[in-house]
Amino acid sequence: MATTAEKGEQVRHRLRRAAVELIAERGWRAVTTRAVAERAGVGQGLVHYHFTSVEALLREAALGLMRAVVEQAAEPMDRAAGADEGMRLLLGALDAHTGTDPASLVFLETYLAAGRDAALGGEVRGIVVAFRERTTRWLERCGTAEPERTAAVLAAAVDGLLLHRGLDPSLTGGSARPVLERLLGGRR
Amino acid sequence: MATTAEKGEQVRHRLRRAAVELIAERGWRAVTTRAVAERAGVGQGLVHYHFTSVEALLREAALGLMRAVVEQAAEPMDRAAGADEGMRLLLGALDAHTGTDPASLVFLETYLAAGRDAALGGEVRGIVVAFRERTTRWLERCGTAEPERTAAVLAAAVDGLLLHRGLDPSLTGGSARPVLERLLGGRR
DNA sequence: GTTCGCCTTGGGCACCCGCCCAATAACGAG
DNA sequence: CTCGTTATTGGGCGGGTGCCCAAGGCGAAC
Repeated sequence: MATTAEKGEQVRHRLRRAAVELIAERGWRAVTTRAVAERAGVGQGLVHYHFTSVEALLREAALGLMRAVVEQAAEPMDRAAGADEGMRLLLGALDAHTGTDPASLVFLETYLAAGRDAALGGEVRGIVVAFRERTTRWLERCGTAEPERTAAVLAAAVDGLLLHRGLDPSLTGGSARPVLERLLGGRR
Repeated sequence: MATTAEKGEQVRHRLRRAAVELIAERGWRAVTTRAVAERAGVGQGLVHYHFTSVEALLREAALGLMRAVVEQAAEPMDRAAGADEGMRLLLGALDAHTGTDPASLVFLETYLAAGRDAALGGEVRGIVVAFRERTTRWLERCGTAEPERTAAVLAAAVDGLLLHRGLDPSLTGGSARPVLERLLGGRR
């Protein structure tokens, strides 16, 4: 059996996971303490015992997921040998998300929530900037012209594809690949 | 003085405008009848007299704004002589929005709300598809390779730039132009 | 076994929600 | 003018909200 401390962390983990699911299903502002608690299988009062507020739980859950997803997408890119392999890895990571799965929707919901909360905005901006800088270094290794601007447009295009894919599932990263590869075509 | 019918339409217009502002400020799910009514300068009960529900008001307000903004962006593009002029017009339309203005935020909020409401989703998809088809025809006139896929990526990139620009205002359409132009580089 | 401290529960409080509705005001038709 | 229609108001109802808190459970230390 797990110790008391382990059980506490396990409950926090289940609350974060329930929060992520509900952000995706109902939208950031429609997540309630009772719904999170019920989905996590705990009493409603536990939410405010483990987290200072619902907003704090949402922040922690969303940012944790975003950092994990970005790391999963960027880590292989860091090791990419060339432009082709990097693009293949990036689009593979994109196709791991359908635009309607919890991870995609939490990303988009959190972007918008960041505009209404300065503290959250700072955290989200940090995640996006860090991803853009990793992409920039990859593009520099590839010899792409204007690597910073290219990375910014590429990152925005990936999120935009996710956004549009939620409406039209036929728009996959794979089908977008021949077009996106043109973005890297410019050499210095 | 305006006639009765004109005053009624004027009130509906003010309610739609107030709804748009509040969607941008607070998010789709956090718009309340009382807040909309107060901002429009009318009693709270009028909202349910002129609209069947709050959700119906939000739908009508958001879709009306989206159709107007898309038309404003796409109409000059239809008359564009070549690739350069079309791209200039498209990015000019993009730079008319900062990513934090009501129009930008209503677009993004409505994309996400569309995923939670099938009827709204159909309307939004129609708007996006129509814009993509107009872009496709422009790209065909330019002789761009794979015009459909290019239009889909371009439309997604524009919305993605809007999304990222809300976090980082330095990311303008103007600065993205030299990169985005590469998307059109492929000829058949 | 006893005690202590963290975990957990569910009810309660004050507040806000969408929507309804009776009362009233404003206005156009005759 | 009168009258009927339309527009408008604000209070009320049932319900849901975040957060608090008194009460108890329960494992660990001794």
